Amino acid sequence: MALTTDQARSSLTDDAIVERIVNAVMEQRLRAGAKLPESALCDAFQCNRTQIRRILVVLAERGVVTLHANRGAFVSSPDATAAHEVFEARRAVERSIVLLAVERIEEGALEGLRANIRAGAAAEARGDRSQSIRLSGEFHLRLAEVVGNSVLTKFLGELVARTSLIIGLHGSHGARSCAEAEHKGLADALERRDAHGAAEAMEHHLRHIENTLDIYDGPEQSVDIVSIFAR
Amino acid sequence: MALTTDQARSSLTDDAIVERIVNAVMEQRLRAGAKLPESALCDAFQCNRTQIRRILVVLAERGVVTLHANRGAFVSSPDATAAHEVFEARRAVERSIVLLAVERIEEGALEGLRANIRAGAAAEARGDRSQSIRLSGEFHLRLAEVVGNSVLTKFLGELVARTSLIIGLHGSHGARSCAEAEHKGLADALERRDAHGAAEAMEHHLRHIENTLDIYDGPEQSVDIVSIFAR
DNA sequence: CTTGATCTATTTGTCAACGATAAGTAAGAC
DNA sequence: GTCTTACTTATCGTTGACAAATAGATCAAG
Repeated sequence: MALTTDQARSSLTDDAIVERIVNAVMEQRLRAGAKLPESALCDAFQCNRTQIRRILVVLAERGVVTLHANRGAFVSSPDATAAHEVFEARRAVERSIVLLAVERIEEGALEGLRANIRAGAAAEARGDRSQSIRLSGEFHLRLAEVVGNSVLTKFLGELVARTSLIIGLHGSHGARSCAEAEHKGLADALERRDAHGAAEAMEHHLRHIENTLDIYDGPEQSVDIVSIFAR
Repeated sequence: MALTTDQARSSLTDDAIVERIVNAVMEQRLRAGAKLPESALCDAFQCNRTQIRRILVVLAERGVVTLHANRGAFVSSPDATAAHEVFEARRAVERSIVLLAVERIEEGALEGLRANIRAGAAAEARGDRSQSIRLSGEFHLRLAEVVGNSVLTKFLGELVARTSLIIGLHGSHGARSCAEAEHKGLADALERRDAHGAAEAMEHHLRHIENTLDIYDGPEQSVDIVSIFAR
């Protein structure tokens, strides 16, 4: 299990560990359903259980992990309903972010977005899937930063992480290759300060991602026996 | 075997305690800046520090509480910038919620909203400030429930709590009396399934609230936690 | 071979004690 | 009178031990 990276990390803060775990989820090194034993996390981050347990509570609050009483923490495994809710919420939040970003974006940020697109295309070209995924998420988070609203940025951070999780669970590989083209269209609309165009581009981009997913409820979902035989 | 109050309290779940603290914040029984000592909370809810510390992490994650290392937990005291960010985020989220609700609302939910408005007007009429505040927040949460998206509902829950906090910190009392009229206009637009009208009504409502605020930074206060939660 | 029960071991959840930090208080110097 | 400094106290943060619960293994029976 790819929890460990190669640094000596004596005193990582809570935030730093949360970020690392979220990154691992977003890059799909940690997949939906993976168990996160406290002891393994303690080993991975060289810290004690108190800190890890606190971090797991934070991750659960963000919907990235799910806690089962007396069984421990697992990377969340959203069913079809939850997946659609996350995408719907993300469309809602990102639409607002784009509309605000159109008014506030400046040249430096725009160039940052374009650099991200180039890096994403390069990663895609050399088949570096995990980098490609990471950069794709980073594009949206950069855009959120443009708005300068920490609350919206926090919401989007949660949504991007959960979306990555869903893509990893239900995604087909082909869809990803379109991201850079659509990001480019978005950046162009932002440069023109075309609010309607940018909002539509975002909407289309997110619906496109969702539509390429094959969302079904996995085999290990617990079935409601009672409802099956209630008739 | 009759459960005593203490026994009943000792079995409160994390969520229940979180909800009670959030309610206390929303009803402004707990004001911005109030210190929340662990021992006082342990007394109030008859539980131990382990549980309370876990709950404080959740509340901090929701922005309702701020943790200062080695000093403890305080009800968040958002400055002007943070307050503006919360309102901006709330406008963004609520606009999306209204647009979805226009399409999905049904008669029962609409009647629930109208009942809330009546109850709010009654509370306002008899000068029951804390009920009035609670019902006003409940209106928006009911509306979110209509959409049936747990992610959006969670976001709005956080935003409503933080907004109440800000109103309690910076608010003038006069503004509140307009809420019922504006809620009624919103309900009417929803009934007509008038997407544009409902969105505009929500936007106006939220901007109206924000504009009546007079933002300044106040001092921390100490309060009697046990009496706030005694019931 | 499958089903069911029992036992063992691992992991989580809780608790109480200890150490660390910061706020509050009192004493002394200017 | 006030400012500084040292001390005291209260609260937070961490640790380690213990209790509780679950999952897995072993074994017996149909």
